[in-house]
Amino acid sequence: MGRSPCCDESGLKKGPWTPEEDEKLLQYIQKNGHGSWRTLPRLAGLNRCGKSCRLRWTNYLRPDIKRGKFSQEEEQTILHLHSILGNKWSAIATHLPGRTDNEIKNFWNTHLKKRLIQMGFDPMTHRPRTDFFAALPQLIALASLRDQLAAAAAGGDPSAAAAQMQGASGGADVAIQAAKMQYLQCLLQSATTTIASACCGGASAGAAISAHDADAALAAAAAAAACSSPQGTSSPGSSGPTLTAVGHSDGQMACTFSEVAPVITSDVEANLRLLGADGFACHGGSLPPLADLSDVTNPVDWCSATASSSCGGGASSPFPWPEFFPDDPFITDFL
DNA sequence: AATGAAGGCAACCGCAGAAGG
DNA sequence: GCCTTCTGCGGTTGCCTTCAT
Repeated sequence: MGRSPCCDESGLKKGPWTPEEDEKLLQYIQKNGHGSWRTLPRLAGLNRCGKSCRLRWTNYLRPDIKRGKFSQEEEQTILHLHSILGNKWSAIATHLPGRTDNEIKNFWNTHLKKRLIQMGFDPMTHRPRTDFFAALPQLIALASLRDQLAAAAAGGDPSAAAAQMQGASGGADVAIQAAKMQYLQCLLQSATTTIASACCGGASAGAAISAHDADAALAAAAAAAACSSPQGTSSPGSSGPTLTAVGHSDGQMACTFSEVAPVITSDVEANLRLLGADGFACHGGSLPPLADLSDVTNPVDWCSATASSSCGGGASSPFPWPEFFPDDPFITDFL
């Protein structure tokens, strides 16, 4: 493969660009266009390689570059596109006007990737991590929740104690209990099935662990419910991340999240279709419905409602970690 | 105020594929 | 069809800034 010597050439400047160099490059391209990048530096009077010039232009000097913080919408778009396209930064960048692939890549590596990991998702697959060490946070959260419920049960009315745990009014205790049960069920099922079929447990456990308290566990339960809820909007006062289902080419689902209501514009959706992403083909060419939290007070069977996609419903084994919790009445009670 | 750690970002490196001779 | 050149892309590095102690 013939690779141009480019930057290997001696005597060419490397490192940060000076304002003078920027000005020369800008002036030249505005006047002549970039043409051949290889010859550009010489013609523009720059002691740089063409590659360096191209990079500087595309990532910094281009007039249509949008700078500054990524908006929630952009963030959500990146998450969605990454869940479909993977590390195809240039492809993702084409759907974010004014953003460069480099900028998106940096934003992913410094922000979004970390957040996904924190929430218990594999940043590459956008699905819950189910290997043992990755599942440790889930196990710890589970144990913590078990202890709290056991303590509450020992002290009297479990539902009242549960309500106390998260500071909810008495009217919410049924929903809280249901959310817990649903959370546990999703958690366990997600670990049972293959990575491809899981959705809600990882994110929920990650959220719980990050906060180290019962409130977070409840938030996690709500998040789990949100992940698999068939419809609705965010529950009043819920401050946790909103999880969003994303179709995959294998017909399975993964979750993305946002701090606010998920925003996928019709433009983005249309562009996704243009991409011919397999994940959308399997959903009849449209985005799957966005998840929400609306019905926490009406605990339907969230997992089974989306059994084929979000929680790996229909899992052959009802119990994912028999070696860890043999005969634990707390676990069996929930299954 | 000083110092070390962590985060953020611009830039570089090397590979792969397209284009042209 | 093969070889060379060029461009584009993704991964990685290193510097600068901000934050915590």
